[in-house]
Amino acid sequence: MPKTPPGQTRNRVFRFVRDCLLRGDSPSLREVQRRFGFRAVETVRAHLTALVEEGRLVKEPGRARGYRLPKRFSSPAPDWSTGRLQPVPLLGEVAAGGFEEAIENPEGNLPVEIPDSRDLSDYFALRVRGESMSGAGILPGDTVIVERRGTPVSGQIVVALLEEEATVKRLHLGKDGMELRPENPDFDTLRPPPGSCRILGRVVELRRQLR
Amino acid sequence: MPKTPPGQTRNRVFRFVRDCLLRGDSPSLREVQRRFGFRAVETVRAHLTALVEEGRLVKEPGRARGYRLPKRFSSPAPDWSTGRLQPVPLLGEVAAGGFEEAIENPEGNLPVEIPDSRDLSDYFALRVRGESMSGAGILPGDTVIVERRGTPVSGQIVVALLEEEATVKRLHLGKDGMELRPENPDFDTLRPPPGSCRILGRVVELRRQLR
DNA sequence: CAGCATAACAGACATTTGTCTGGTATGCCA
DNA sequence: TGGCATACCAGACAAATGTCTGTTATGCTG
Repeated sequence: MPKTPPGQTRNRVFRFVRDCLLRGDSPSLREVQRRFGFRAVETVRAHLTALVEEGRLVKEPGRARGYRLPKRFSSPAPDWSTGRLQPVPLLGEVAAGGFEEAIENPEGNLPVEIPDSRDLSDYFALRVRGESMSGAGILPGDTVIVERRGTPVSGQIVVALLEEEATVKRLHLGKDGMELRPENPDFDTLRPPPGSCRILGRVVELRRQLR
Repeated sequence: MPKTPPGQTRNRVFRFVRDCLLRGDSPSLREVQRRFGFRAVETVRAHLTALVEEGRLVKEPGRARGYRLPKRFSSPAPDWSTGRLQPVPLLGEVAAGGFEEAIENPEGNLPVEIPDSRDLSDYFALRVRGESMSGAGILPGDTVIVERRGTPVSGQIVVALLEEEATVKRLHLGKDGMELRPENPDFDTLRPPPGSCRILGRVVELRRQLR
């Protein structure tokens, strides 16, 4: 019965459970027990209930493997809208060939957090081609996550479908109609005639891999 | 005993379980049962074992709440390195105040895919402050995901700790020592004297919210 | 010292959860 | 018509997991 200084084992238990939970894998009492070589399950339970009382853990009662991290742990950031993590289909570059078909055959899925109020089918992702938005920090090869819903608002960065080709531009709605403005002086503003252009959605997130 | 067309219920069950798992919360058979109003647990088990056989789910045997998503699910795209989805701690901006303490008290966590060969503790995230890297498409407010491991390589974008302050710059190693080059003509290259600067890691991913 | 809190053990017990075996109904197809 | 597969139900059972009650030891403190 080796007795350790107060709080020391408790901390080690906490770190272990926390790491499990961050891996998305709630441990059972007996798993923790084995890990630390305790000879009684109750020892673990005492530690965990203590950790819950201290507010360092949260428990869903009446449920196997019910220990969780308190909310502040899993909420990504203050301004990040808390939502569900959902697999958003990545459609590739969607050049000529059809947008609708691409929806059916995505290249893969991206784990993206979307608000609770929205539906997964409102989102898709595209890879950016071309330099036309580099002034806005959107570079070729980046992936943009697009939300379909809502009326297009002037000033937003949108994905527009022009002659079976998807492009990322900043939308401007004026009295002369719609303008799609690049953010790069080497490119020209597009003024598509009414009916020839469809706004697929607005860009809500950008991701870039630098590996 | 309402019989549904083949595969239809199966798909609905799959989507439900998948969404649970993406939320990091493996459901029990009886939870799925209640959700769909089945009157037998076995019905659920039949569906789930079928889904495992189809390769759409994976199961850890001899374990409560042991259903998981197969790896490929979280691999977004061909060139995206296949890896686990892990909650990487977001440390905020890490200005003066200490880097080590920030590790212990993250602002939140970001779901990020990291290679199987790496450890979660090798990664952290930071919010970018300042315009010094805007030429590389890294803007203020962006979040960079940083990998600690490995020797710094010339030409990579890194996070450096200079006088208790973290900065993102492009690293250049020459015969005159280390240079930290901004990617914006308005800023000057830094040449920190040896010992006064620590490279925390290299930027492997960038995320930006535009909501 | 007595009193008290903490750390740990021991084992019984209850609940949750997964597994099994067998049955009913429906549609498809040779 | 008779298999045969699929969808589903029913209930028993076993394994995993959480809960409880009681005990021993250690250190601190008045």
